[in-house]
Amino acid sequence: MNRRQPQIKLQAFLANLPMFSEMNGADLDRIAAHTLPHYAEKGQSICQCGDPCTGFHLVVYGQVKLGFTSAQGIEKVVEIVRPGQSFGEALMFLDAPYIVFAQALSDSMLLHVAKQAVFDELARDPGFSRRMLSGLSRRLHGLVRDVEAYTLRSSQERVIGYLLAELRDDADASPVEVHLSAGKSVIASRLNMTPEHFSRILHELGNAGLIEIHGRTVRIPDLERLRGYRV
Amino acid sequence: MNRRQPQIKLQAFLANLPMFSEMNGADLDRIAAHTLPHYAEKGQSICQCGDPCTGFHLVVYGQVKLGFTSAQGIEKVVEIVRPGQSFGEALMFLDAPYIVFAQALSDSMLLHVAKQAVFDELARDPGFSRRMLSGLSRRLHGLVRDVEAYTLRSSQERVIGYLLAELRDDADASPVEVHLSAGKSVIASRLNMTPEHFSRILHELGNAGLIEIHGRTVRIPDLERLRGYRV
DNA sequence: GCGCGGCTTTGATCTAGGTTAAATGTAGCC
DNA sequence: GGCTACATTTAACCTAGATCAAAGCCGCGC
Repeated sequence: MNRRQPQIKLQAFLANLPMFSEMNGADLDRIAAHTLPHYAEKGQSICQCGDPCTGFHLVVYGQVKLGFTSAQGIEKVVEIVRPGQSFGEALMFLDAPYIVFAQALSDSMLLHVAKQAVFDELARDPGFSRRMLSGLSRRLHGLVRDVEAYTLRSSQERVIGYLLAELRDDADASPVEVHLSAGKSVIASRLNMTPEHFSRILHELGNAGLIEIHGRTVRIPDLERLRGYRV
Repeated sequence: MNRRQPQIKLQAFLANLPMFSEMNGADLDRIAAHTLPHYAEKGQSICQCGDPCTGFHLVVYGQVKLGFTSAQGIEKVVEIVRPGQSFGEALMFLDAPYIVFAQALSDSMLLHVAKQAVFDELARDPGFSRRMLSGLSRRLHGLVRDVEAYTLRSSQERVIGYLLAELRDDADASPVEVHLSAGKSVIASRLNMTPEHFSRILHELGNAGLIEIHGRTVRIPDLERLRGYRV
């Protein structure tokens, strides 16, 4: 109805992201002018390995998985991207094509922010550069943690780590429930194991009384006990 | 003898790095004023996991390994840093302590550039921000490639990949020699396998006629054949 | 309610790569 | 040269986790 409505919402959404926080109206207008919404249905591909990079992507709602496909067609999920998170920034600065694919895990809305808008803003606003550097650093840090987990931790430790990380801001009063936000096969791949093995580990932890599994909901009766569990 | 000599050399060294290229004399002076040389003998620790980050490190000569240590004391090398390369930038932007340790693999000289000098320069020079973003992006990209290798490639493929990557700018005229720049155990750890397994793979490749091993020198008679080798 | 197609679980079996241990090099260093 | 200390190799054996195959389960459309 009102043509300006989407435009206004767009800027309000951007303003709430760490990357664009502290920007004034004019700055946001410039970014918004180079931003395009993109709706993807569950299962739909957002970008493919090899595609050129023309900007970066923000998830507004829904869920997106990033991953690679091996020569034999095996798929490995590197990251599950949630609302408010973004991907593809690094590629903008490298002029390199995507090395991962992105696919919607559920019906999702994304925003595509054109490279040029970002570059212009970087040249104009040192604060924006700093936030961009922070964002990339956080990503890098997370990836190093992932490498540590893949190379130095057992599957069981990775599963426990995942469950504990999913709590985030939730209460730490001990009887907690974690809701698995994606299918178990996707989570298994993200943790670098087969769905079968993931299932077995979940049940082992269940038998040990550390968790209770009800479909996609995992109840943790005693957080500290799960934190300290070995073998 | 001449007190100014080291200062001048310092700026000349910095000016040759991608990160500081295109900087004018005054800019370089400001950076150099907050840069301290650091000499580390082979085996000496440069920083430990948990240390606070006060700036980033540049390798002038020598070689530095970055890695983590598991709770059981097992060590995993994440990266081997060579002259002209740097590490620890991301941590500056996160105000987080080191999650890896750094140790000299051979007698090395490093430079420590203080956080403040970087931050001042970022606020002053958008070009520097861009180069910093490129640098971090490159690092991120490399890590994603590593994750792909760790999760989707066999040990043998990782070894072949490593040998081919070590060629870099070297001639691609087919009889090539690669010199392993670090001990085999360090390289094995970098490739996420045991020294024993690394040794076995090298000999398998040798038996298949793909490489010839002479101590730390590996001769590759036919590059294309090594590139295309499977199982 | 019924049946179809995709997830998830379970069990049996297999294997890449790790572990252990001992032999063999090799590099400094007196 | 000969010694010591460490790096590398070799061989035998073992295990975490993958693969394969067959049920269950569960949500969804009709």
